Parts: sequence; C-alpha cells; structure tokens
Amino acid sequence: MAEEIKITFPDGSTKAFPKGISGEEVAKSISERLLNDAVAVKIDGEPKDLYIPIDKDCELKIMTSREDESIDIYRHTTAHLLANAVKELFPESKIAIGPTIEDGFYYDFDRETPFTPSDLEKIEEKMVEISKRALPIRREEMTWQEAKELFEKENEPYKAELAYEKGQNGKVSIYRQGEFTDFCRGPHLTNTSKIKEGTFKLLSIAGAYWKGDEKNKMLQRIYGTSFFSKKELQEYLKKIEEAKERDHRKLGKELDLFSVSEEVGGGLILWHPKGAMVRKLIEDFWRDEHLKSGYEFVYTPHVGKSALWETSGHLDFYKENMYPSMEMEHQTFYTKPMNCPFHVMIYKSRHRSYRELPLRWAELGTVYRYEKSGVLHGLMRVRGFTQDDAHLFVPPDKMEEEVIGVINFTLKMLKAFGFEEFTAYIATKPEKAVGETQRWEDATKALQRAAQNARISYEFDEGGGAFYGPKIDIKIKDALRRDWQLSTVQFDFNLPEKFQLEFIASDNRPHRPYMIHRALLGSLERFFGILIENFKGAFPLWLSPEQIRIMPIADRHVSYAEKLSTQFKSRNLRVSVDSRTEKINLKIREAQLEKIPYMLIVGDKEIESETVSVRTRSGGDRGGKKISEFLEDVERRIHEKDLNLE
RNA sequence: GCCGAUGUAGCUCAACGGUAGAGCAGCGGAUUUGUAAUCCGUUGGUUGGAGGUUCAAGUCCUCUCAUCGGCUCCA
Repeated sequence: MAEEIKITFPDGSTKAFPKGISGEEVAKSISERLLNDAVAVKIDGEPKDLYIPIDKDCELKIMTSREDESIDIYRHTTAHLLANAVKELFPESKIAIGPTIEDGFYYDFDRETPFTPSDLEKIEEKMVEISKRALPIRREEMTWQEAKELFEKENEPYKAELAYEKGQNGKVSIYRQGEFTDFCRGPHLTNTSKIKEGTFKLLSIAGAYWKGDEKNKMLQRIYGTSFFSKKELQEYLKKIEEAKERDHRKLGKELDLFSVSEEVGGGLILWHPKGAMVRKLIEDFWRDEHLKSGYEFVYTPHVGKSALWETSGHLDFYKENMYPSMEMEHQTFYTKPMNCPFHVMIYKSRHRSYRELPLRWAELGTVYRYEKSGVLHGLMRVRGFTQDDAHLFVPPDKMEEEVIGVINFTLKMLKAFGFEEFTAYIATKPEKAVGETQRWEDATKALQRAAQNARISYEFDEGGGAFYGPKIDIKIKDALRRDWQLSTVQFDFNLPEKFQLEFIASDNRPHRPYMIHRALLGSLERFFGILIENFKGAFPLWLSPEQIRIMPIADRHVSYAEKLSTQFKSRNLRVSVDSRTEKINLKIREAQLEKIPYMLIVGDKEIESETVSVRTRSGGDRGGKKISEFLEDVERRIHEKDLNLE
C-alpha cells in the first residue's frame, strides 16, 4: 500500500493523498476548472511548480490568477519566452537577467548590435510561435558547480556568474523548455502554451548596465508586460496612452505654463505667466498656512563661502551634486544645494533660550544641484529648484509633539490640493551613521507615533535613513494611481554637532537641540508637474490662472462684458474678456482648450435681464444665472478649494 | 556620464541623394455672429550646430549639442 500524506487546504480542511502526488493532480482531484486555472502551488507558503511531487504533510494552496502573486509567475514565464525567442532569432546573444517588475518584466541581453523596434515585432512573433509549440517547462536542481559548468558549456557567462553567486547557500535550479535553458529560481507555468497570444507585449528597448553598475558592460534590455487576459493587457496599454496625454511636458507647452530652453540650460525652468500665477497661488496658500502653524519666514543667499560647506559636511558628502566653485577676491564660493547651513547660521547669530524653542523657520529656498544630463526630466528632475523648506530647532522634551505637528500639517496641506491617499515610509539607522544610538531610537519612535497619530499607513525602510538621521517620507497617489513622493521629515544629528548648536535650558546650562529638516511639497517645480498631471492641466478653480472668461456675442455686448470684468476683478477674481470679432463657437473652443473653469456668454438676453449665461469646462452649458448668484457660488467654491465647478 | 531613438516654420508633421512643403498659429482684409474651428489673402526656414563624402546632402559619414526611453524593484 502506498504511503499517504496529509494535505491541509486554506479553508482548514484536511485530506489524505498518496505520497509523491503533484499539485496538478491535487488540483485535478478538486475540479478540472481549478486544474485549468492553476498557475503554481504554495506549499507551506512557498511557491512551487505544479508538477513537483509532494512527499510530506503540508499546507497547500493552489495559486490561480486570482492571487496577486500569480501574475509575477505568469510574467516571469513570459520573460523566459522572450529570452527563448531572442536566442532562436539571434543565437549570438547572451542572456543575463530577466526579472518581473511592477508592471511587467524585462530581460537583459549582451549583443553587439542593439535591438531595433522592428526586431521587437519579430521577437513577438517568435514568442507566439514558441508558445504554440506547447513545450513543457521543467525544473532541474543541481549544485552551483554543475550549473556553472552547464552555462559555461552553453557559452552563457552571465548565467554562470549568477550560478556561482546565488549558489553559495545550497542547491540551485534551472528551467528547460525545448532547447532553451535558463538559470532561475522559479516557479514557472508548466508549458509555454500557457502564455496566450495577445496577452503580452514588448514595450521598449533600453541600455542597462550589468548589475546596474556603470563600471560594468552595457547590455540591451527589452521591456515587456503580460496579463492573464487580453482585456487586462488592453486596459494597461490604454493607461499608458492616458499617461501620455497627461504628460506635464506636453501640457506645459500646450497651456503655455513653462518651458526649458536649450540656450539657458537643461534642467533650468522658465515659468511663463500662467505657470507663475499657479505658483504664486500655491506660495500664497503655503505662506498663510505656515503662519497659522507657528512658523516664521527667513530668506537666505544663493551662494556661500567654502568654509560654510566644509563645516556642514557638504563638501565631504555632497560635492558631486554641487555646482562647481566660483573664485572671487581669493575666496571660494559655492552655489547652495541646500538651505540648512544658512538657517543654522541664523540660529547661531545669538544665544538661544529654551523659552523661544521650538523655532520653526521656513523658506521657499531655491537650490542648485548637479544632475547628470541623462536623468533630467521636465519639471520632475531638474538642476535648479525651489524647496518648500523649513528647519525646526526643538528641545528634546518637545521633540515628539513637534513631529506629530509636522506630519499633521503636511497632510492638511496635501489634502488642500486634492490628494487623499498617503503612505509613509520610515527610514531607520544605516550602518554608517552619526549621532548617539539613543537619539536615533527616540527620533525613530517619534516618527512612528506621528504616523500612527495621523492614521496613515506606514512601512519601515530598515537601514534606509541618511547618515545624519532617520526620516519619514510621505507618498501620495495621483489620479492615475501612480505614487509620488512629496513630503519628507528628516532628523539631522550632524549639523547641530558640526556647528555646535546650543540653547540655554532652565538649568542655565547649554543643551543641544534636535534639528528637523522638512519639506511638504518637495519642490515647487516637481509639485507643479505632479499637479499638472494629476488634474490633466485643468487646475481646480482656486488654482486656475484664469478663472473666468467673459465672451460677448457681438461688439455691442463688449461694454457690458467689460463692466462685469471690472466688477469681478475688484473682488479678486481672475477674469478676462474675449472681445475679438469672432464667432462665439470659436471663443468657446479656445477657452475650453485652455481649460478655463467658467465661460460667461453675454448677449442681448443677458443684458436685458442682468444675467450671465454660464458654461463650465466640465459640464458644458449651465444656463442663465443672476450675477450675484454666480459670484456667490464661485466665491464659495474658491474659499472651500472645491475641486468641482457644478 | 553610458546605451538606443529623435531633432525640418512658433506648434503638429511631410519631402526615392536632385528646386524644402502642409495644417494650425501669426499678420492683413472681409464677416457682427447664441454654447467646441467663418471666409479670402499673406509673412515665415543657414533642415539643432561644426566638419566631411558627392556634380548635387534635410537625406550618407564623423564630431558636437539638446530632447525622449532606459541604466539591479534580487537567477
């Protein structure tokens, strides 16, 4: 009689099976349909291939497309299909790595001639062909020495190297499908035919260093994605199109918000009048809120002498990101990459008493940082930008309270711009760090309590803090559910030491304050870019550079329009009159393309009844309204920062 | 910085190695108009820059600048 093993299912039920049964057979015993949907199994929480014999009692879960992790297996098998196709079409290519990533997968190849877009089409066709061959995909385990030898024989040096690196803690595994062999942890689908035509797409080609290191050889990377269904793939491709439509660089040009000029230099932003108006509105709001929250403002210079940057440590740790030095009167100056040393110098300008702490000093400080030319990206990654910076100097006993205050303030600010979903990441002490361990622990705990207090979800990034202190970063989700990191609150144990910061406490002795560095919006440039993409250029009423455009039907209605305009302007509304001798359809079309929230059409009817005909960019013709009624509604929406117009 | 792609009028894009074009915008004129484009006319270019090959270069080659997609989310 065959030996039996006991398998426990996720619902808690238990059943006996003959020893050596495979996940596939277990699935089949439950239903044919489950067998069909099965991607892999989880044995005691470990994902395994479906055909692996099970030889001991265990908890077992059949993984289907319903599990979140399953898509990674599907994509990983698609990546192997890609590599298989490349090896058939271009046998001289050497395979490197092919992992799954957030929205798909990639595979790196070493090949003399780079792939072209038309190669991608050929590769896709070959992938379909290999899928149709219905090759079984099988796992083999061996020692790393055997794997290394195997890949050396196959002239795959990258795989051989990986076998050595990954094999130091026991056995390694390879997967075979037909003639193709890959070094891989698995698990995988059981057959190439499981990757269905129309569920995958190769997206782009890029260069990538072996192991991401600039010193290593540049490989050719192919990006692609796949989904369980054609429909999901189509939706994903649509989302990419949608993101292109929202691209802040495209909208920035179309809406005349900003530009970057080759003659000025890459990564240096020119704010056009409309963009500058949005910035002004953000800044006004920002200042008002800071005053309400007990901040004071400071202004500091754009350059400082080298001694300052030596003391601060920037010339040791940050020099490669700083603009080169300037010589003047036998002195060396640097353009500032950060505002902190200047704020510290204000602190040091006289003795500080515990009675005046905490001090909260904010500045919209423009800094310059050298970024490699290849990484510059519209407003998102630039070389000159304005941080919404602040530094807090806090006595130890008020540190936690202060951190809680900052986090709550941050969320209030972000919510005003329509962001509702936040995640926090708390970065803890790295290996190389300054400051006493006790301070690190206290500060990290304070950050955690602040996140709890604000009821936002948070994760720890162990060892991810800067050398000078722990930090909490807050990410938001935008309208396309993309993550953006905006806010950061960082402790700094370095500068107070370096600059010997002190305050006189009630014991009449000097003590060292905590210093907290924080930015809420990050930088105005980047934040503006995110706002453009989030709202697709249709800024909320309170942020719109032009809120209302009045459009007279004919010349005889212009004076009425002008009268309204004057009245609106006196109430601080941003309004213009389109008095051109053009048809109303054209005026509407242009205002609509400029995404102006309210269009007011005035003609004989409106003059007669002292009304305006209201049209919104989002809802079309809203009909006639009394002027007072319209004003009341608009002013209320501005005051409430309403995201809607109707 | 590195790999690849791209660079033509203000914008979006055409042009087998053989005279650089279109639409929109701009400008001039006509039209006085009711909820997403009125009509006619017209200006506009050292084809990113510098060299080279050729009888002839937007097109081919070299260099250079800029922009775009990427450059370890662990086989």
